[in-house]
Amino acid sequence: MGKQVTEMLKGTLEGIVLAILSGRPAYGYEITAWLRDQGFSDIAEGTVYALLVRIEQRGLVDVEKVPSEKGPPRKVYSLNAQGREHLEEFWRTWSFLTERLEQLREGGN
Amino acid sequence: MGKQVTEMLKGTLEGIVLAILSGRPAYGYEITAWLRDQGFSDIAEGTVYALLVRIEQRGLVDVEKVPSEKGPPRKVYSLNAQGREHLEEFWRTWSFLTERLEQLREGGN
DNA sequence: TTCACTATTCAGCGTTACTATGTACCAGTA
DNA sequence: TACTGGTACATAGTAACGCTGAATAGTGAA
Repeated sequence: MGKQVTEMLKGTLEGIVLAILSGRPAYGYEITAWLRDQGFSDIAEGTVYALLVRIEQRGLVDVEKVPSEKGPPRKVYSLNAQGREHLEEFWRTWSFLTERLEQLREGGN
Repeated sequence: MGKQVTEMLKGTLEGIVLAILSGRPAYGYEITAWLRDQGFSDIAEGTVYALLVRIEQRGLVDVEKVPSEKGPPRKVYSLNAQGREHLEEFWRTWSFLTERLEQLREGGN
């Protein structure tokens, strides 16, 4: 992936994952695959796992170990109340940014 | 400023500054003031100057020293051809991100 | 001469995503 | 049995970027 995307993902990827989890519980491998499907072609697995550990430590998600038919047990994450709050805060910040940038884009050309 | 914004600005702030410079040449102090006006309330001065040094070293801007009436000489930056290219690339990346997030936002609730 | 505003610079830090690698579990197959 | 490939998670080390905090320097007004 371009370096540009990499930098832009900082702070955003967390919101993306929280948004995914707000729809349904999911586990790391699944999330990674989904992101790649969506065009985040070279998202590193390690990145997602590290992020999940982070948001778990911050208490934004609940975790449940679920046995898998095809490999080691899955760690299924689901958004809890605190996570939902954090997600809303993320959307507010995101909106602020997009508004500023939209203005710039229009005015700038 | 919230930590969330701080992280989200990574990669984005550069695009913002390039977009500003695409409209008109500007110098660091001016850019910082403008950003604060636009709601990036706690943008650190050091941040903008460091960014300007970076994009100058990458050859995205041309620099001219202009004497100021009210202080030390200003370093006025203007976007060159390479910078314009980079800015377009930034908009493409930004569009990609916003599209993904817009989808998530709609589907997620 | 002191203060406030303008203007730039830099060292050190924390956070985040990437790279690279390792572990482990299971199914199919030769 | 041994090998391969897909599933699933974990982590140490690195680079990039924005922030903190402070220093430096020029100008004009109190």
